[in-house]
Amino acid sequence: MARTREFNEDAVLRAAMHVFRRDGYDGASVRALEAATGLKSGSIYNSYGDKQGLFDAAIDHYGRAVLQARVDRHAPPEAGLDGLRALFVSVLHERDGETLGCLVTNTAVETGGGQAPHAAVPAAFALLETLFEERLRREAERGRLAGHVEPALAATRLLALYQGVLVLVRARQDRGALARMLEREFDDLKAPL
Amino acid sequence: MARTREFNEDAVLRAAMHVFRRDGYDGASVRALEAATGLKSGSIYNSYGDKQGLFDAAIDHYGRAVLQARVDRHAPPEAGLDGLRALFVSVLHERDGETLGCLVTNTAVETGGGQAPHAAVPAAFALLETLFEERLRREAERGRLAGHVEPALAATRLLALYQGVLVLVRARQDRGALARMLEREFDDLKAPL
DNA sequence: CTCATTCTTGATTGCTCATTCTAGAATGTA
DNA sequence: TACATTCTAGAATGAGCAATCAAGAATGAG
Repeated sequence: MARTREFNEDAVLRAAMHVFRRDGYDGASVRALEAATGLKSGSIYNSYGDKQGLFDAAIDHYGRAVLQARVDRHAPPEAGLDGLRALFVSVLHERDGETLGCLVTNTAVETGGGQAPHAAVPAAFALLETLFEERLRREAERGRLAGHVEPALAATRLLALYQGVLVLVRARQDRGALARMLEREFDDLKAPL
Repeated sequence: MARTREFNEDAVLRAAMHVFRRDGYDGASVRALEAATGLKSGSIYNSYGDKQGLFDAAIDHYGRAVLQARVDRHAPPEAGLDGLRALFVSVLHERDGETLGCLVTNTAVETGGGQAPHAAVPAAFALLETLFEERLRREAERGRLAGHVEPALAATRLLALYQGVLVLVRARQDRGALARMLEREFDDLKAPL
């Protein structure tokens, strides 16, 4: 019947996501999105409706292909506290010179002033907080968690700490100091041997 | 010789700061700044050179009139850990419905992608981290700090936690849970009685 | 009181933006 | 091959933006 869509959707979303992480929603011009994705504006509007539609698809892609993938890779259920630590440390490793931070964190801050936050933001926060709490409870059951740690409160604290690290990374704060801080943080969560 | 400037600079900067906190640098239009400050665009350009000049003045004002004032009020040197706790809790109390967050945090995230961060950002981070470390050392000398706490690492952790709380507040995360988390955090820093 | 100086005002300028639209190219089916 | 359909291309549109400018109002030193 008709001509088939030519572009690779994953590659397009990955490229768009990159631009939105770097420049923010407002700062990302459709021309920059064209250049990054290889699509012409006509195709972008044809495929995603408008710039917001492309952003929605990109932040959804971020949740699945970056955030969830990072969790699965570094912090699967059996990896315990070391897995959580690896998850935190992984956000310190961005490609050279890049300070993209996290699309969710950046979006929370950029669009937090007036309107309600983008739905992906509380969703991602809940995903992380639930993950932290579940892993902490699991460790507690196995006697690997320091006695004074209460999983629900510690999960909220880890969520805030995670967002804070992403702010500091975005502003080029010294990553070595952040890495040492995280090492200590997770040592303190562990039950003494 | 000549006519004197008529407007109250503090009031102008306070109003401009409010707009920049709410809408970000890009999101704040000169028209919105006119409406908030009561100045006409000609006066803004005459007084501050350009929008960036007004922003520079506003973030400087923020550092002195909001951040430093908040520190002096809640966490003077003799106030110890309870002072630091009060400082953290104070960022949870914004006027009704407002989710302005912190101009420094918001700026760090908004302008962190490509160019170097605004000079006020690392300056404010250093101010806070130094403050935290100094207060922790002071408490340690008085035997009021839990034994396992290392002031330099804990100061970095508190800086990240502070930024993270400001991200979560900006995205309307539940403030009660954040308050409980902070209570516990500072309890854990205290030496057991 | 005078007038040089500086401030205020608001229309204007030129630019960039998101979005639309038209024309044409590519595709798969029949 | 011919056609119906969908994609691509890029010029065009209109709105909103930061910044400029010219004209007039206010000021205070002399």
